[in-house]
Amino acid sequence: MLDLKFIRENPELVKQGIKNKNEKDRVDEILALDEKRRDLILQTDELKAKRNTVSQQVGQMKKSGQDASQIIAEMKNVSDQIALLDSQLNEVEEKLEDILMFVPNIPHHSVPVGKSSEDNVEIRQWLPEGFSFRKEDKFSDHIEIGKKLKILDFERGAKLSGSGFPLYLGKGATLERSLINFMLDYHLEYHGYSEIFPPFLVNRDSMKGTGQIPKMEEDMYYIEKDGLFPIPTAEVPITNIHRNEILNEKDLPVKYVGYSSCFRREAGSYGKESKGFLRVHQFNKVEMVKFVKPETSYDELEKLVNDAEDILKALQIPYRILMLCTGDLSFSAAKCYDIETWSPAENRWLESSSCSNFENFQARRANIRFRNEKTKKPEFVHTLNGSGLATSRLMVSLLENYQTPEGKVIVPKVLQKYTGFEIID
RNA sequence: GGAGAGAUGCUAGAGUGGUUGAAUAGGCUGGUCUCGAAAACCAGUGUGGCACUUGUUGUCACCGAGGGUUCGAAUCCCUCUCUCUCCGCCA
Repeated sequence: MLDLKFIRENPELVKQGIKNKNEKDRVDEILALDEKRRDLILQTDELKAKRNTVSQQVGQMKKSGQDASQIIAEMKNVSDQIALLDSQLNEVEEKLEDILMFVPNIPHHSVPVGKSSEDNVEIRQWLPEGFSFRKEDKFSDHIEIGKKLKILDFERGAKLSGSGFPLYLGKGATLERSLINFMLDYHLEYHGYSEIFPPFLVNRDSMKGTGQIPKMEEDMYYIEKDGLFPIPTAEVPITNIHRNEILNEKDLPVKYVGYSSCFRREAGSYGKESKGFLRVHQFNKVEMVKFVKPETSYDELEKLVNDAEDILKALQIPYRILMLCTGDLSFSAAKCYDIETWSPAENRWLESSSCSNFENFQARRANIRFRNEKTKKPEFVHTLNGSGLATSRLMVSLLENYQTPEGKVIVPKVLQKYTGFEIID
């Protein structure tokens, strides 16, 4: 959520930011409601002040045995007025809140202005030693590989739950589990994160806190009976750990890493991207979340990307880093890098990670602050998160890049101590 | 699922419907004392909104959340959430 005061003081900046995100701008509406709100506050505060002093008088009069019925009758009038104005104020504030919850974060000035993913900017590529884009070679795609080696079964997954619910078998299941454990261990050992194992179902307040709701509610699974949402990413529970809390400045940055299954309805996005692992309703992801001081958040973003990259370097999987343009940024993000891994069979890059700085957008929604040691005052933290990484797309790149001409798959060296085998055949 | 108890500041814990934004103790911060420390003593110690003469300013709101009663609510009433205890069920 954006600061109302900031919108009031920088309406043009906010309008431009929203426009660059291809979102509808309701700033004028907000400003009008804000003005009305402040006017009502002025009126009610004055009346309440009057009520407070007079009510005290009544107490004293009664104590000394005087008759206060005259004043009480007058005050009843005042109270009725207060009630009326208060209900108007509530209405205005609710309306304002409703609109504000739909206002996106505005992009950082370093983000290139653009309309869609076409305008994203490639920052760098990393390729393993000896790697080449061998377009002429015949590569099996991950679906063929999975079927042939009996490690992935999308048909039976669909039987169990519907399309988009992958079923892993045998060494495929072991590989998936190993990948998750490897990534967690790596971030714990080399990057200084603390491990979290979060709940996979969260309440509405948590979903609001990180910004999935209300705007993206249609894309979320929802268990009506209990009012709970299966999480679309571990970002939601992990960021909300500190909802309504004030952290110590000396504890920052707080860095968490956690695994979760991720559940996404992907409403309305069926199409050519939907085969196999490319778009699924349930997948596994290791997520990094940071709570940091405002002045450090952009440095922390770079480090976050590096942390995710280290995993791919260790796995020897080719990738590239994109800086998303304003039009491709998500609702809550101010700046975001995507990491895409190479799929030789698809002959293109696949998004495997997304690392974002939300500045204080989520912190304001979720009321996550720290106490500034100099000023002694609480301030909003900046929150960041990044996938480190999602296994589904990564598994596509892994299987395809590590396939042998005989149709087997070699297990990346760093994973072998986790899997207990070196080859899938 | 059934029965009961509770939710107050950083913590513990008090609070006859009327200077209670909140006693008291502990903690924390600063000071006195000390070569230094401890002890003792003194002082300070919430958040948010709004206004303007932007101030050691004024005012409003906040005692789990939301409603209600009242001139006046931490205190009375209703609903919800959470925590704890006992019983049942259970990985």
